[in-house]
Amino acid sequence: MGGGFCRGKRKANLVARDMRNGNKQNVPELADWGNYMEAKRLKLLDQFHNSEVKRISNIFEGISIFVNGLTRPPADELKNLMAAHGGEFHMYQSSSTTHLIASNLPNVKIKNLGRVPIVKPSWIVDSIAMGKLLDFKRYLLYNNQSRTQPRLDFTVMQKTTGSKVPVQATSNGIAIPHEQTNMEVPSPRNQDHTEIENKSAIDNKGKGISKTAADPSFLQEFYQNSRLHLISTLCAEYKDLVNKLRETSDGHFPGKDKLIAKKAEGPRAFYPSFASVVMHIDMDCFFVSVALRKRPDLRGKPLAITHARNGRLANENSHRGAEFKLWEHLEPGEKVDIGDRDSMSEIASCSYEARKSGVRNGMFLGQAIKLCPDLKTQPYDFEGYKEVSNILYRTIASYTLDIEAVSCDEMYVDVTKLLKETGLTVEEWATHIRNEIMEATGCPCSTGFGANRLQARLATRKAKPAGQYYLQADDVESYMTDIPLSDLPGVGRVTLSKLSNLGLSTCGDVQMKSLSFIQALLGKKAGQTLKDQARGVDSRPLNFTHERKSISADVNYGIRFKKLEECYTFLQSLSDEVFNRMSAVNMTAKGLTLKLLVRAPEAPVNICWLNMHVAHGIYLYGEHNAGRDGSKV
DNA sequence: ATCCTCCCCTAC
DNA sequence: TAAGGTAGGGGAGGAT
Ligand SMILES: Nc1ccn([C@H]2C[C@H](O)[C@@H](COP(=O)(O)OP(=O)(O)OP(=O)(O)O)O2)c(=O)n1
Ligand SMILES: [Mg+2]
Ligand SMILES: [Mg+2]
Repeated sequence: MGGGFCRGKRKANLVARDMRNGNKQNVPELADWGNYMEAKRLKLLDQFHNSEVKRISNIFEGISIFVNGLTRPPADELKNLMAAHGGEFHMYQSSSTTHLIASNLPNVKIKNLGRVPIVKPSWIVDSIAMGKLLDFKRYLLYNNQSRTQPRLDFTVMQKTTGSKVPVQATSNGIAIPHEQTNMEVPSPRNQDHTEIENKSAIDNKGKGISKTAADPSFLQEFYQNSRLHLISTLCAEYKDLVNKLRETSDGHFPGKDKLIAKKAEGPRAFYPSFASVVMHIDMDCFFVSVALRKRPDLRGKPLAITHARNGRLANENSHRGAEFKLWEHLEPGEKVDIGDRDSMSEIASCSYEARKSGVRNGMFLGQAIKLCPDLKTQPYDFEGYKEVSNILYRTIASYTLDIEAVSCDEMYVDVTKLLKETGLTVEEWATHIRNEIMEATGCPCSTGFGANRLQARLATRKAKPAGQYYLQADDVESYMTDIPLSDLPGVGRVTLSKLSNLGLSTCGDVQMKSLSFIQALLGKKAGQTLKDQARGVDSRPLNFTHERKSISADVNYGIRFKKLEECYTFLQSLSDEVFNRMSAVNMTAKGLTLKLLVRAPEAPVNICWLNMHVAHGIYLYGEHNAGRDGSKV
């Protein structure tokens, strides 16, 4: 990485990775990222850069600063300045801290800070310039009420020489506060395609070539077809919806009120005051169920939702098909295993009939058809998913807002109060709500109940499809022993293989092992969690409100740059995208990471991967696991 | 002791 | 025609 200002700092990264061995290497053409920022350094500071610190004065005697996050000048420089002028410097808060130095602090953090004054870094610089300690009160970052939260400023640069990355992230709101910045307002997300874009789409179609990321409309088109993008987006939306409904609630729940009225006479269930009941609710094979509303003739058949039409072979116009075709032309010695020419179209959701043959969500179509030759497919219906999700959430919200949104087809609900107030038994409530959702959406769902979220979730698994189950406290112990470890949330492919290598396959097996044994295998936290889970214990509360910590955009599909210019064009769209999402939720940020993966030398097609990630708060890193689990990157 | 960076892993 | 996104928990190992 070039550029001193970025160096070693949490600022911006551009990394290329050899996918085969995981080595990191710099990308020379792109490493000039930091030069722009470097040019902005104060001349005053240059003398300390890369040199031994000499004591110049004692004006900061007794002052101990804690630098939080990104500052201008950066922490490096402040450290040198403090040392040169008799002060103490820390990168984190300690008991000796007298001043907190920050250019930009997220609200979350401010709340957590004690009485230490938050001071702009210019206090240090100006004091040195004046040769005496100035009154820090004139440099407070926030003057009590009016906080002007500085922003990460995405300034879109003109593409000129091609020697600069066309996007900068700067955090410069303090020295020159700018409520209204000169940020370019990006065009709306669903804008009409321009003539040029349309033309290029037609050209691509005409040539039978799939669009690549070099195409300016690639990103929007990709998003319109990516089900993973859709469910990620919806997930964030529903978490937000719950937040908003809770904020604006008048405490009035029509669904609940109707239930109370209906139950006015008749026996009421008794609930001990201490017992809380958690409900987990999840749509059955969600995408499939939405499709079946319009295709009742396919009910009862093995069915999968996927982009590909029926067929085992990857279409040669698809990326996978093209990859295979290219591979065929290699010399025998050059060939690496890229698998059969099966369709690598992913199955988003499959019916329970298909599951009987071993088909699973997330499986490639080619593999699934081998397991289940009768498998039918149906296309996606993004609007349908939104409609059903919306009804699901609105329906539950008419009973209670003690909801933790998990995804577009799933949530946890604390129904303790609801059951008490309505006098319904768990069974009565479950039947009622499942019927209501079925009637309103035409789609079946299942519900599970327990004393905590884990128990509720395991109960849903048992209930599926189209069922309900209450895992009662007395039954938990015996219920858990036979539960496969793979059923536990948080136990995925890697964890499962670690466990099964040691002959552990059920919760009962884990119960017999010591805590330290499991922790040595999985790590401290994961080990403790698993030991608890194996007994049905889960102390994590439901989180009804949610604060997003980061925003990121990744594309790991169809990236085949031939020229650096194409890479810049795509970076431009990615940064526009991240910026749009940030402005949409009015989020400010402290930093930015940018990542690039390049193809493994032996990979048959030049595909690379890009990620852009912006975080609000402390952590900011984008990550992807491409290149492992057999994918060809 | 606590934080940071760079990951790995998981869920939907 | 395919569309391998996204957010968060957490660990290893180094810095402070
Ligand atoms: N690898 C995956 C997993 C899920 N989904 C989408 C399609 C699913 O229909 C939806 C909900 O995921 P679930 O895990 O709830 O799975 P289903 O609803 O399909 O089935 P189940 O009845 O097991 O809940 O998310 C996906 O696109 N890709
Ligand atoms: Mg589901
Ligand atoms: Mg689900």
